[in-house]
Amino acid sequence: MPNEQAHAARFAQARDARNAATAQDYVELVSDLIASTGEARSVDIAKRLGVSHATVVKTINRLQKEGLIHTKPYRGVFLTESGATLAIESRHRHQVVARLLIALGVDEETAQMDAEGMEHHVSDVTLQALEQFLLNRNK
Amino acid sequence: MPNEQAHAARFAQARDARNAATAQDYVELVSDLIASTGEARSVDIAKRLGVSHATVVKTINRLQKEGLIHTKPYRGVFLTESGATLAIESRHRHQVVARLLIALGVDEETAQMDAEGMEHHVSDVTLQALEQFLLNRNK
DNA sequence: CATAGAATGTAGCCAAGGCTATACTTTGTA
DNA sequence: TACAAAGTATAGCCTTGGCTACATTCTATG
Repeated sequence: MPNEQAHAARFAQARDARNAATAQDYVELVSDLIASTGEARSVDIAKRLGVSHATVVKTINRLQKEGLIHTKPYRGVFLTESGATLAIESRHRHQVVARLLIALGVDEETAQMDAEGMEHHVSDVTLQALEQFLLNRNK
Repeated sequence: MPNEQAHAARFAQARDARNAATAQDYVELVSDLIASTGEARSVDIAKRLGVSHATVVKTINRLQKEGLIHTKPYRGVFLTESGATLAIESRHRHQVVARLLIALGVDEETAQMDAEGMEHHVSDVTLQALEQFLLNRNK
C-alpha cells in the first residue's frame, strides 16, 4: 500500500477529475453540435447526454457562471474562448484514449464507451505516453 | 459524432461507473487495510481517502445497507462476502491499468494517480485486452 | 395571423458526497 | 481507578447532478 499522504493525494485527484468531467463533457458536446449542425440547443444536448432538459439548463447556468459557455435566452448555447479551448483539449484526450484501446484490440464501440469515462483521468504525462505509443506503433 | 442513442448510452455508462466508484474505492481500501494492519478503522479510512471521518461514517452506513460492508458499533469495518469479491475485482482492475501505464513509460506515481480514476471505467472487454497486451509484452 | 406544439426556463424535490460542530464510547496511563 | 485523548457517531449544512411538473416563449403551419 502507498503511504497515507500519497494515497490521499490519489483520491483527491480522482475527485477533482470527477468534478471537472461534467464541464468537459458539456463543452465537448456543444463544440461537436455546433460543428456538425451549426448550433447547440439544450434539447439536443439533453438527448445526447441522456438526461432531462431541466438538468441541462441547470448545468448550463452553472457553466455560464464559470465562464465556459454563454447563452442568449431562448437561443442556442455558445462556447467562450476558454470553453472552446477546453473542448479541443477534451476531444483530443478522448480520441487518444479511444485510439489506444482500439490499438490494443478493443472494438470501436466499447473503446468509445470506456474512453468516455477514462479520458477525464488521464494526466498530461500519461497523455504524452499514450501519444508516443500510438506514434511508434504506426511507424 | 456517434448517433444519438449510442452517444447517450456512453454517458449513461460513464455516470453508472462514477456512482459505483465510491463503493469500489471503499471495499478495496478496507480490504487493503485489513490485509496490512489487521483491521480497518474509520479514522484510517478517512486519512487514506483524504476526507473527514464524518464523510466516511456516512458512506459506510450506505454501503452497509447495500450489503458490501458490515460494522460493529465502535469497532472496525468488515467486508461481506460480496464486498470482498468486489474488492478483489477492483484491485485487479486497478493493478492492470497501472501496469499498462507503466509499460507505456509513465512513471509509477503518475500511473497510480491516473489508474485510481481510470480503473472504474474499464469494462471487462477492455480489461481483457489490457491483460493480453501485458502478457504478450512480457514474452 | 392565430395558435398548437416544440423549445426553453423555473420551481421544488431527491440522493450522494463533501464539510464542521457536537456528543458519545473506548482506552491507555498518571 | 479516574480521566483525558483518541476514536466513533450524529446532526445539520452545502453543492452537484439527477428528476417531474408547470410556466413561458418561439415558430411553423393551417
